[in-house]
Amino acid sequence: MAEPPQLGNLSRPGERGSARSRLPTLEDVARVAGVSRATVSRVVNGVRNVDPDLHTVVWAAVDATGYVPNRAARSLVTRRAGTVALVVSDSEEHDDDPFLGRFFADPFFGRVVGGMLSVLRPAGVQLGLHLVGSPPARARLVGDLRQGQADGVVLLSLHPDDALPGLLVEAGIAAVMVGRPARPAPISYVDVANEAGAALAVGRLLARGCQHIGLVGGPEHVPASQDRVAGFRQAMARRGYAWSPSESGNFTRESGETAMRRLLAAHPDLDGVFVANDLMAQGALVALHEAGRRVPDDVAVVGFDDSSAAQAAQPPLTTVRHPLEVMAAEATRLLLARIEDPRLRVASVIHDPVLVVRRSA
Amino acid sequence: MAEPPQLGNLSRPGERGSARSRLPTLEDVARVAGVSRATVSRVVNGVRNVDPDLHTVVWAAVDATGYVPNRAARSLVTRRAGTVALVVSDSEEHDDDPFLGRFFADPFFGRVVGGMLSVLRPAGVQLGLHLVGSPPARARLVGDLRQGQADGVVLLSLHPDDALPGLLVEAGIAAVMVGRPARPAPISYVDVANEAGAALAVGRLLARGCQHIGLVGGPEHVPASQDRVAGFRQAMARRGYAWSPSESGNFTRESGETAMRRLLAAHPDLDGVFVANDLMAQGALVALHEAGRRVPDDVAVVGFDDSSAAQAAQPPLTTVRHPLEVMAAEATRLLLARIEDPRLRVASVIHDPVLVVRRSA
DNA sequence: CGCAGCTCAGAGAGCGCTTTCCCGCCGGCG
DNA sequence: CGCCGGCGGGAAAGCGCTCTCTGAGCTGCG
Repeated sequence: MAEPPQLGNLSRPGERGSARSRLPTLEDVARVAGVSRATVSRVVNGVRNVDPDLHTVVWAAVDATGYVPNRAARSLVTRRAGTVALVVSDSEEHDDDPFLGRFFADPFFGRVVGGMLSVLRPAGVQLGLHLVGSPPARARLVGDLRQGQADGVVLLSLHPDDALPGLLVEAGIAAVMVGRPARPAPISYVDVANEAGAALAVGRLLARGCQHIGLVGGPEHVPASQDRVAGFRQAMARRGYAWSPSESGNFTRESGETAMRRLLAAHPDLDGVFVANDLMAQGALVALHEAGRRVPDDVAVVGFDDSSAAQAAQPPLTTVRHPLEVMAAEATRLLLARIEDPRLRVASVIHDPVLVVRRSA
Repeated sequence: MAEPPQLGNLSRPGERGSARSRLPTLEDVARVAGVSRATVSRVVNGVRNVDPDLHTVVWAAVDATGYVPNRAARSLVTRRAGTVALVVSDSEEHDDDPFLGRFFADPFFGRVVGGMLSVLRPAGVQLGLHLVGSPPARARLVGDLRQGQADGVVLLSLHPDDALPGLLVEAGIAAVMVGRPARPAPISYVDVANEAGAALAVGRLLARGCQHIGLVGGPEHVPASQDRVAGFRQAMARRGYAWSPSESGNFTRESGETAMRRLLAAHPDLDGVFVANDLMAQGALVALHEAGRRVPDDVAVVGFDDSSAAQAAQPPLTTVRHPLEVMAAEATRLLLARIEDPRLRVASVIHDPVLVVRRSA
């Protein structure tokens, strides 16, 4: 403390970023403010009572020096990264780009990111992005996370039988899934009430006066698909329809087209169809057009997801929208809470979908 | 070194993640291997010659302990974060979610992420995501970056007159833009040859035999839009068409619909149109359908971007595809190189677009 | 045989921060 | 008036790592 404050020597906030000039540290701020490092730390972190006058002096010194805490140093001692990760997990090998392109090009991904950021930014937490495919990549990820890469994970698991949820739980890493886990696991998640969404669709078709309603389901082992199919059947049953014709696809446009064609061949009197996602519904539209059926006059179609495909379809699709941004935000909130208090119990939050009425039904 | 290796005391790799149990450190590995911390560090980082035997022993100890380097500690001393940031910058205030949803829902974003990851993952570098709107957010970002949040930035600037490129350069932060800066700045970037793309579109329309070709341009001050419009006019001029009817939109579907309607009203004899992006082209399709024009028989339409909207459109759009994933990957490579050697000169890489022929032209 | 010159491992000094421990001061109470 | 408790600030011990410096042991040449 022998040295006097030497403000003049320090580089001013924004200017002269000669890049490698040493950035101001706590020490510098302390010297300028004429206090100890510890005090500056306490003021900056707003911890414990500090003399109001000192408080002012310290903040002034922070401004004067343009001080920004060094994240690495802080993390090292607090054992907090100040970061959460969005992990996209698929069981397929996609170390080659094709997949990358395919999935990330789906707006689905962006909506999740948007929802997460809306919670993360106000909290001052960073968002890291990870993509894992092969099992070794999964193991590496868990290692990186345990070691403090991120404080927690929002997990987007695209494939049933994904081992990652289990691995994360086992490793004691805070994690929340978007979409329920395919295999039951003690992990928090947010999801959309898929059954309710299917019921909404059924309600719409029935309200239009449809008598012969068919179903195009999705892949058998995908939870979202299972729930939508189950919801459809239940809703139909409740309205007195014990059985409905159905076909299944794998959530792609082509598979939807094929399924619809088969459905139509077997049941020419169809006048309404619920398709488990928009992409397949778009394919269905093509098949219906080919078959000379007018939509919605001859056959009404309801999709699911309200993806961009729904708006783009001709005619635009009546579909079920999940509030993905809201769900991602909720997942992030759950995650932050769990990071704060790891003893919090595993929770699930189910959001209600809404029916978006366009022209196809 | 008095103590013998005590492997038994250390937790095994995957199991028993009682979370708060101290993770193995360099020290632990050193003890197990019977060498010094320094040696382990050298082996792990593959630096300098180390006795091959020791090498083996050390790696064995690493496996045995399940050691993973602590990133924070490493960053603290190396002054490297091992992270690059994808920064999405818009001049509008979007601290409210609507924008978030709108932009991130665009597949554009995901394709960039995919391209970046394809380079980043092999390099062992993390990807952080940042979104900045207001000027204070921009300043905060620069502070965070200078302080070492990330080693460099891939910048997606959505708005002309964005101050961020300048700020980054000034602060001496390694940065590469995807898409050329609206205002000239000493910053590296990758871009697509928009003019060439427009020429491709013109070529296609002319080859189909179109005689009366119109243009739906984008926002005036957006570089990509300027280049596409300029490219269109040049290509037309080169083919002898001194002037073409045109209208402008703002890159949204609705604006495309409106622009097309105006164009059609003023020039009913139109038989071809180049629309500066797919979203607007989709709108144009609606307007054409309304006006009773068949596409492509009466009017041929070419879009730009090859977004998911192009595939989804009815009929599917013939469009100009920029290799966005490739561009993002290239930007990332440029960035990593620049981080490695900051004296590298500012570079630009222009990629050629390709025409994707579908049904609309 | 001696010494310069090399290679390679270990000791130890930090990187910038948080946090515990301690100490000095003040007010209140016996 | 003396003692105790509480409050606010400083000193210093690390967090886990990298990297320089030191020194031991070897080779090769004079």
